[in-house]
Amino acid sequence: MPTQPATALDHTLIALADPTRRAILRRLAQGEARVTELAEPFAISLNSVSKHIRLLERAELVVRERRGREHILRFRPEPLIGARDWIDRQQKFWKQGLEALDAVLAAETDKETRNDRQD
Amino acid sequence: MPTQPATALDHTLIALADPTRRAILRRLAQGEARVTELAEPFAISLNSVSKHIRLLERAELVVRERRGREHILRFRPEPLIGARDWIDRQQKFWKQGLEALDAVLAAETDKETRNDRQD
DNA sequence: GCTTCATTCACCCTAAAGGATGAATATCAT
DNA sequence: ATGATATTCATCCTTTAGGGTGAATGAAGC
Repeated sequence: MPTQPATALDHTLIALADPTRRAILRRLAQGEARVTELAEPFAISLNSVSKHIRLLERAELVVRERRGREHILRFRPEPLIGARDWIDRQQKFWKQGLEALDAVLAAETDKETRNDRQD
Repeated sequence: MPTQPATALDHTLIALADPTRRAILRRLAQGEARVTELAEPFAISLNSVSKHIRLLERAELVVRERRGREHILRFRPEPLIGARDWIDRQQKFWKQGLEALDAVLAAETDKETRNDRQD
């Protein structure tokens, strides 16, 4: 049992956390492709690629259009925004944390300075 | 057997792909903390948190300093840069792909236009 | 010394990822 | 109708993630 249900951000980051899937996305960023075309560069089975695509679909990084017997995959960039935003916020929080720490250290120094004056 | 050995980027994205670990990082962005402090907000066992921290260390998103019997964890933002860069590059590639597609469509339209003129 | 506290180690369990293969399905071509 | 092509479905296997518990380690405190 998962403690919390998986969110869209979870699905996005899970999807990005595999090199095969990232390679598939890079390929799709340059234009739509069929499953077989996507599988071609990899040493793994077509079936494994099919599963990778399913995870990319779950993350909505890829959409599928059935055109007769072939499935056309297209890249969708939207989920990347959420991932990028999380990273940016994290970095921002960290810088704020540093500033807060600096403020504390400055206050300490100031107090010491004042103490020095009182001595 | 993994087809390819895991890279730093793999480790980073794997580490980010869990909500508990992201919460730990958010906490650490505001300042260092001990394992027990990090575990406190979560309903899971101290042991599970300890394992999450190990994955964060593997990704070098966190460093540990043993201070007597307690372990002080600190956030390290560097690996986030690699993750952000991947996302940015992906988005850039996609926009370039769109421009290339536009160019093709423009050429098509141009050809049709010229054909129209010839008609 | 002994006890308490902080953390990990050694297991165990379950679910999911990542891979494989072989059969099924659906479409296209003849 | 037959055969080839594109893709998934149904299994199976192995590894890892994510959770748990209880024991072991190591440092503090008394």
